[in-house]
Amino acid sequence: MQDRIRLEDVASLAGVSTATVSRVLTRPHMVKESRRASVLQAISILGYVPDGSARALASGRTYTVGCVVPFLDQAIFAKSTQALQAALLQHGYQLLIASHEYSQEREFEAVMALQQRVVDALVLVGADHAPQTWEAIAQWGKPVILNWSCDARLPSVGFDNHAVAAALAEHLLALGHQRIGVISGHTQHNDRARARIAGVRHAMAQRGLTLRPEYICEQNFNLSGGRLGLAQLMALNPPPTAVLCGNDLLATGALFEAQRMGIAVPQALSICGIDNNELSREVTPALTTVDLPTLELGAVTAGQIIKALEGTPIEQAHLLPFTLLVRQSTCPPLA
Amino acid sequence: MQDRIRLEDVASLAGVSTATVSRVLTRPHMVKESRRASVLQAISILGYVPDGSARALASGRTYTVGCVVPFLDQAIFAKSTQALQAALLQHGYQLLIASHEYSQEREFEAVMALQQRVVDALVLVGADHAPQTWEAIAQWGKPVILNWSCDARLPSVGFDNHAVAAALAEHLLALGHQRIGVISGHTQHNDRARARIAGVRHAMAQRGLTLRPEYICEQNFNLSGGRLGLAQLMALNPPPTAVLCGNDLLATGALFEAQRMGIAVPQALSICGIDNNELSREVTPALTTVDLPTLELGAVTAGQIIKALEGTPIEQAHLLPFTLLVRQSTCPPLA
DNA sequence: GTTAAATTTGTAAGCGCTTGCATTTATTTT
DNA sequence: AAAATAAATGCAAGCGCTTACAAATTTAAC
Repeated sequence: MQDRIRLEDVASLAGVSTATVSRVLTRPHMVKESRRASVLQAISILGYVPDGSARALASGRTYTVGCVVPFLDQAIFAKSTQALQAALLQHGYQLLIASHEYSQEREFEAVMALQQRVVDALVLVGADHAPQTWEAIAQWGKPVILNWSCDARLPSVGFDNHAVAAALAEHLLALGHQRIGVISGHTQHNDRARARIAGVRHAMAQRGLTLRPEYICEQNFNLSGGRLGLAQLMALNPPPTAVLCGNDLLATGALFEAQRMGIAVPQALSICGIDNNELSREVTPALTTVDLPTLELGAVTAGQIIKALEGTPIEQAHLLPFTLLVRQSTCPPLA
Repeated sequence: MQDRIRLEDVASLAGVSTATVSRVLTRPHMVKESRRASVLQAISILGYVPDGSARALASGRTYTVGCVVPFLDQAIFAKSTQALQAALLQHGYQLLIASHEYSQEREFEAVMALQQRVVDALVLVGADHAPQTWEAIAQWGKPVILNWSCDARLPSVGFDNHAVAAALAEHLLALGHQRIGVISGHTQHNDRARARIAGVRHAMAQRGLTLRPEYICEQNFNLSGGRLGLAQLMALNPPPTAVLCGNDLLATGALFEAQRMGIAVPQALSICGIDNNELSREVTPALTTVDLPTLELGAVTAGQIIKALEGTPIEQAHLLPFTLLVRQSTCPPLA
């Protein structure tokens, strides 16, 4: 390929200084209309594309935001991440994504890699991070925002996972269920999952009930996990009359397994999930779940980041609302 | 925060020149053991983190690969992207992801944004791109690899989508089906979807059958699209005896709708998909589908990129194998 | 013990852009 | 119309790192 076209080439073609061309690119209002036009023309004639690293080095800004999620291949993160990226794009920011597959060590590496690549800000999922990650963040000096959970240590945008699960449990309790089983994702390094279990426990305690350890089952976050979890819970004696799942994927897996086992849902067993993903709406019976405004999560997070980068103070914690959706998979227990 | 620690600070603490420190970081074998140790020690004492943009500007390398996918919130891309990123990470590369939601204009913008941010290479999905995108790629001078499809214009790693669909159609034809309906994703800007339809048409033509336009139904790539597609096809007179779907999500949606309509699958209607995602295995009846080694797609793509960046010549097209998985959702048509 | 060859190091010139400051040009004010 | 003010532009010094090339050191060869 021929030599890359630089700012200087544009400047000489347009008959101005490099400073002017640079201003046209970054602060167009500072340049007189007529000159701006000729610079723009020169840019388009030459097909000039600015060099990001040179810009970043000179300005200290990269217009790139880093995001570290546990798993990309999990609808729920894919969706909020997509929303985040779309919203950032509107403000001229790109999103740099890394996933760590629920390993704190990999998360630390990802955070370091992103910091090295000079992102302007960082978004992390949840509040569970390795000590060295917290340290790296603290020393960094650029905005870091937590997602999905809210935590006092950093500005966050998320849900009250405790309340979400409690609301769902309350729904089951109000229907008359006493023995509630929980299928959760792995709680290690996952404060959301822990908060949800705590929420269920709390709601039950309010009614003088106890969530026994054997009624809690940790599984992988997929359909198969839901199946295994259900099989395990139904083997208990007595089995639960309702199963509350950590998300809709687990709930759907549980539903499939119940159907395979010949258990009538909801008559013989109530099942509910959290997330309101498309699947929960489309299966039969449609699953009772909690709608979490995932798209809004991404959009609000993007907004907070932009604010922080502009120096506007941002609120410490932004809690997003949630809505209990009672559908056909829950009903009162058999007498 | 205090001033950022620079290479120079490390150099003076270690009592060497900046060049030596730089070499320790990039080509450690060029530095004598004893010095390397003291430099490393200085780095760790100061907590030095190199500045990515400065490195990129000076060296012309960013160790970042860009990837533009149609949609993140679609399990299939999430999975291959995750694999791509994991494989690249092992070689010290980060993945920068952008999605365009099936808009060629947004794709162009994403490509430009990534080129500006100086990625070392680019991965695009499919072979359908705007003319300006092709032009931007051609002028760019760095490796660009196509994913999912194979195309003569650029090195690619992908599947023979035509053959995949033809194999599936052949399976249905061998069972005795004559009226096959197709539920496809939107074919505009999606060469994979077009190739799959063409594959079905080809397989049918081999047997002297014709795929009539009204038996092809384009829908969004989700469960709801599958539902709508099935409803539309079953309203035809005569309705198809088998429905081939562009992916497993559509097929699952179609299955749900058939069940809602009281159509027995597979006795009264065969349904099959493509992808072999988890859902297709877990629904009842399990869906006949084609397994596409998605993880391998990501891993092989990563390998090709690394090779290209190292200057090793790479093959023009790398076709990945696929496997027909006959499960319970297909059987011979009713007499 | 020299001298030649190989290995390590240091020097310093950029990489392509942004931006504080000085200078020029346009606009207002008196 | 001159002076005062505001707006637009150019100059040039970096931003923090890499890497030719030259210089210094070590090792090998005779």
